Amino acid sequence: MDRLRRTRQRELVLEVVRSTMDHPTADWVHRQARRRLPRISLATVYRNLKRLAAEGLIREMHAGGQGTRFDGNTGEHHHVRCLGCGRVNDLPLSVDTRREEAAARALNFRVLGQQVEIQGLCPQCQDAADDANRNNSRQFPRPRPGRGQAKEHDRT
Amino acid sequence: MDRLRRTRQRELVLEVVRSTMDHPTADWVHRQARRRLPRISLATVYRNLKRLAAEGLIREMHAGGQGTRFDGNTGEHHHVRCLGCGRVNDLPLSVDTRREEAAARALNFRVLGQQVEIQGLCPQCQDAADDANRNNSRQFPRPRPGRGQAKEHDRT
DNA sequence: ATAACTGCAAATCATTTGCAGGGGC
DNA sequence: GCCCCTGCAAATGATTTGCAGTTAT
Repeated sequence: MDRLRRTRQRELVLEVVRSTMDHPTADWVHRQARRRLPRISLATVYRNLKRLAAEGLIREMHAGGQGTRFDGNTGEHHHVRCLGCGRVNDLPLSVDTRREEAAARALNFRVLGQQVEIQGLCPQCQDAADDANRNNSRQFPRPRPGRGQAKEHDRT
Repeated sequence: MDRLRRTRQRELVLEVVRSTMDHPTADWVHRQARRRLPRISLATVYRNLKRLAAEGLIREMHAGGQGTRFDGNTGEHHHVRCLGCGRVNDLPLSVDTRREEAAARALNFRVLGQQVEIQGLCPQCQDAADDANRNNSRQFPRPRPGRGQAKEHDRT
């Protein structure tokens, strides 16, 4: 692997990802980074996010929808995701997955990690869903992971 | 929601997804479907996969890489994913996530579901990784979820 | 009859890449 | 000075959509 160089943009990207408990998308990181370095390009943000993840300084997360998200917390932990707006929060508890790992070994897998995600509706999306169901008949029926998420609430 | 109509292509898509324990991508479903209905379009496959998922007849899965995958098994169960080739297998065991769900409720989330995925290397990818590390120095270092998965082994 | 559904091609959207110049070390 | 890194624009690849012609009910 090439030697990692400390550039203004790389340090900024890392700082932005680490600055929040949310799990930002590349686009969000780009918007934040721009406030301090207006000429930073989205491509650079992507390249740095990928490189930082490869170096183990941040984590890439998939699941739940269209965009990849990044996590500044590299420790073992799990997540809650809002199926309404896509927001992801940390869950500090650990899960016992010994049985899963045993099963995986039975399939001859070499176990390297795990991922636990609880899915639901955040308070704001519960309100939206309830409102919709009250007025109309069913604006927010059986929400499920995947396509068609609403725009995420703004983060500070 | 519009009334669901039984068309040749919709029934075929459902049948293909249910025909395997693997967790196929839209593209794979399309290739299989074509063997019986050569003129079926990829767009139709996508529309049907989405609709079938909305109806709860199949499940959409994200996580671990670029493509969305679909699961004909709608029961509560978890997965093992090979980080080398991207293949996903079922894990029949259940996990106790009560503490996680409690934590989510403490954040005022309305809990709707969960997802547990064990990540590792399947037997074939272990061999590939070991070979690579034996010959060269490090073809398969710190495999991690995300980008750059190898092509999946062919399925029957 | 009529609303769903289909194939096809064009359109989107997130992410990646080629290239020429710039900047860490 | 060397090579990694950057911005920009064009390229990709997965998924979606507009449209006009079917087809299920």
